[in-house]
Amino acid sequence: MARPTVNDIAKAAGVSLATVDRVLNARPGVREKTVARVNSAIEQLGYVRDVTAANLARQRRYRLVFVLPDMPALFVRTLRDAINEAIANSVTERTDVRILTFPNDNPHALVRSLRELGADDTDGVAIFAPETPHLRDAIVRLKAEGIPVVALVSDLPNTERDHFIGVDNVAAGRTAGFLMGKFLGNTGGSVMVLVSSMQARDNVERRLGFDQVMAESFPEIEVLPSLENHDNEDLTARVVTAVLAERGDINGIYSVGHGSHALINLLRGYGRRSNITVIGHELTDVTRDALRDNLMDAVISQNVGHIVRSALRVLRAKSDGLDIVQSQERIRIEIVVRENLV
Amino acid sequence: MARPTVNDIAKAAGVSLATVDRVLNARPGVREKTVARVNSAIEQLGYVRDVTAANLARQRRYRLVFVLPDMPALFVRTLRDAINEAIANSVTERTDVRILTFPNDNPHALVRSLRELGADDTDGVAIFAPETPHLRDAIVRLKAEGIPVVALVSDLPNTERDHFIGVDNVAAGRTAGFLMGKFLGNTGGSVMVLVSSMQARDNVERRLGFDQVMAESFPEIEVLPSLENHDNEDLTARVVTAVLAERGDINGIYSVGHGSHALINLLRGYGRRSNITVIGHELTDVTRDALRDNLMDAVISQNVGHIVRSALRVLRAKSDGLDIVQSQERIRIEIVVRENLV
DNA sequence: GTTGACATGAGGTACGTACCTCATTTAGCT
DNA sequence: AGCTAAATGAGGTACGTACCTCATGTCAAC
Repeated sequence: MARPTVNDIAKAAGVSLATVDRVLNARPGVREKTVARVNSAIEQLGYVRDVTAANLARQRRYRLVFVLPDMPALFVRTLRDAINEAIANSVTERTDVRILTFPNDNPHALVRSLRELGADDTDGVAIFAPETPHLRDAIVRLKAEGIPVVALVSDLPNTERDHFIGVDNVAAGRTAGFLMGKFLGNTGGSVMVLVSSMQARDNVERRLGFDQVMAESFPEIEVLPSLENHDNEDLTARVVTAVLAERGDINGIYSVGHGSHALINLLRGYGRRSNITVIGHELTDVTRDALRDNLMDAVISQNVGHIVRSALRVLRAKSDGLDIVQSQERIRIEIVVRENLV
Repeated sequence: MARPTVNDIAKAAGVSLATVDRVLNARPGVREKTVARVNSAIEQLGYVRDVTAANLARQRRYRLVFVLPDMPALFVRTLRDAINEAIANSVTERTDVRILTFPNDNPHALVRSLRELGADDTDGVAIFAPETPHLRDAIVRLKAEGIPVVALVSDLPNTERDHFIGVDNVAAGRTAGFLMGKFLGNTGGSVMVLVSSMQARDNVERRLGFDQVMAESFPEIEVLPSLENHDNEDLTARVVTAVLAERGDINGIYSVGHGSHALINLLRGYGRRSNITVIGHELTDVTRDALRDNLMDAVISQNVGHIVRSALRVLRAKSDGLDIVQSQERIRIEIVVRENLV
């Protein structure tokens, strides 16, 4: 019943504690045959290293780094807040967390920051950034140093990142499309689509999923081409006003980007337009208020708290070469409406 | 930067390690003045006990118990599966978890089980059961022995439970109502409501929230009186068929109970009825398939994995007299539709 | 000023693991 | 068989805490 210890392994394998230790920590000087004997004892007894005792002994601290863009979108601030909260609660967890910020749209600055990180310095990196060739190289370098890397929020599928922590953005877009179609019913009309930037992979994926569902299940609704607003208030006001004036049949707005504050400020100026269904992404102070005030009908979101905690767990596990509990690390696509706001 | 240790406290307070230890572990034999001095040193240095080292030293195991009803509803099985998964992953966490099952609708058996639990035996109890006077007494006894108790899924607000882990069921019902209203649009018609049992607090609360929203926001839709089905297939088939035949204007069904398998089996027999919007609670294998097959439009759910992990964290923390991270322990009301399934 | 009760200090062992040194054994080679 | 290099063993200290014993200090009441 009691957990077996290294001493039990030593006894079972008929070797000394020192040899077991050498095997466990991959130190040299053990014959392959002996390694096999120890490993089979480990397996037979179901030995699992007591990570807490090990960390105590080796004075282990996990030095983890979050890399975030310096974007105007409120979502990034929400993410940053979640990280800071995690830092505040991390005293007990032998974890030192740093946040590295890079100017948005400056991949060179990002890469320069990443160059500073070495194995002597950091035990894991979580990156929220667009995929560029430079970033790919930087990640190759980090991995070469043995530093675990996870992608945050927006995947970096063509890099050597160990793990992606975030939602499937195609599915998130599909979810938005499903709700848009259901909320509009079979009234026809058309839907305006606002994106932050067509450079951002997550924006593109969401738009893709949205279009899939609208075409499959709600063909009577016309979906307009994407309007890029770069999270800029003036631009948003101009574009949205113009399109609304031009087309009288718009009864839905889908805001694809990281933050919908520009759109919401505009809508708030109009007062409640109960005849237009508004669906966006990411729960922030702004979208929360918008739901509450009936300016938005639904927000598709990902829980930043989960994302951050998951990133910490995954990086620690990877750093120790341990497995992760898949089901615990899956970030869900959350649907938030007025009634299930926190 | 480095975390202060008991030795630092001893030095700072000008006492010996033994005295610090006596203070920290509330052992007798220290003058109040000295206790104060030690405590102020603890505060000044921001000392936080290294729980992992402490647990190692005292050979601590957390012996936790889940108490579940033996109900036909699939949700309970889903919850049990989540607990078993947590058990499988708990090897590393110095936690021994037991599951106690009591026959549903037999509060005496429940109380008898709880009587077996003592402080020598268990460090925390998580209970999913209806609130009865007997249960209240049993919880008083557990608390008197110093055993932390949390309520699971369905709250026990009039007991001395330390914490409730689950969703606000009124809000869950409101969420169901909101979606029902939005999905139906302004087409009028009426909604059938199926409950497992009007004895179950969570069922009653959900129904309450549902009615609130329907009355406030969708008055043109008629909501019919609750039909109790006790999760029984035959009964469900008879009642639902009868009501559908009797009233031709039903375009929505709200399934309030813990499991909707009886309803779904019936609907599956009908083939897809695209003209009726079906909303229910709890994501299980059955409701998952129903969403996928377009037999249901939305499921309001609570993540059983989160519930179980939260229960474990909270009980461990309470058992150590530690604070909990509120934001991490909040169980969200999840909305699941076809497109954001897992 | 002696006694006794209480407060405090000094120092030990233990938890399970990491990591070190030094002695000893073993295997592989000539 | 003798040699060498590699493999293994024995035993130590450390991490931060718990918990134990025994000695010594202090203070107040007599």
